[in-house]
Amino acid sequence: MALPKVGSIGEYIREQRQQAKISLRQLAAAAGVSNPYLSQIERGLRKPSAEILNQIAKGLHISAQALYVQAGLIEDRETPSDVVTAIRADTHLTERQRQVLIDIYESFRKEKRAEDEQTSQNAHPRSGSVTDDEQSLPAELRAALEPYAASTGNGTVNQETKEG
Amino acid sequence: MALPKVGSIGEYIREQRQQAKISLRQLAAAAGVSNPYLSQIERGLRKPSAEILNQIAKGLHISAQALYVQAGLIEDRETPSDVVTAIRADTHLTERQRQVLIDIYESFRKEKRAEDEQTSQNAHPRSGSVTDDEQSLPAELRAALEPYAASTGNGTVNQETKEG
DNA sequence: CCACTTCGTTTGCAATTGCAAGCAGAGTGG
DNA sequence: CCACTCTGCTTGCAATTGCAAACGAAGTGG
Repeated sequence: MALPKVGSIGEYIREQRQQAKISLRQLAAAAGVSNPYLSQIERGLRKPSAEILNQIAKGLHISAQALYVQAGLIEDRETPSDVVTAIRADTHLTERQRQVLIDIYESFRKEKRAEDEQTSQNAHPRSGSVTDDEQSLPAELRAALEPYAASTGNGTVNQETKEG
Repeated sequence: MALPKVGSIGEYIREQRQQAKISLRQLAAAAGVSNPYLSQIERGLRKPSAEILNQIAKGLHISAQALYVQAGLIEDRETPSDVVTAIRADTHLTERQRQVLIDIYESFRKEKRAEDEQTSQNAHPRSGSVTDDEQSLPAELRAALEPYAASTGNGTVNQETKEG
């Protein structure tokens, strides 16, 4: 009754926060809201007001619009949610640059899908291996780059080692 | 603290309503909110939640974004570009991927600008030393990569680390 | 083992939202 | 003059937001 479908936005916030690898309290502090309230928001127990939403967006360094859309407070059509379309429509880019951007973008989406399956590795600070924290970025980019650097044509961007 | 400066949005709503030549009650009905509450909102005595704001926007047949901007709930930034907005709004990317994409994009824009001496209304206070004569794609991408591949200390990336 | 820290969560409670009902003023017209 | 209708505004009140404080769990270190 009191929570129709606020869950989606809570999940989204939590997802974004965990991807940013910051704790609930950290985000709460960055957003200027209380920790317990953020906890309740993330679990869909509370429906944050627009102000809170905006602050959380800032704390997450994401677009407030993204949050509003997730919360169903903005019609999707109002936001250019299509990255590829936006890139294609950008007149400041050369055609080549457009292609590169689109390719990298699509490569990212592919990796994101693959990465979503292994979201369980919660590491604690300064306790051991850093592994894929800082290495994944260049890897992702290099992978996306290859087809252009070598002009190979088609390259699958997967080199991860998951499950065994 | 008891009287927030929501006056601007109230004024804006009232303006829009009068421009549409409808009464307060009519708009209240169309928006699905109570008349007295709308009255208080218009006079800045109440701070409506995002939901109410959205409903009012619908009742006024105006963009919800316009209202959010008026309410200060969306940073009406310089509208960096549709591409950046789209990337920021993309819920399928991780934050890091977003940053990388935006970085690459801005790197492209930078190079394009250097190549194209067509500065119109831009004031980007950043010193780019990546002016390559060659326009080879790998070069461009490497430029965008450098902050990540080398070290994550110094990079002219868009960092909004303002503390309030 | 106990102090110390960090994590997310639960528990009251003040402050606020948002509404139903009612108030005051300005037209209309019988 | 009174009834009716429109305008916007004020008054209680239930429900909700949002926070301070405290709680259990899990890790670190003396």
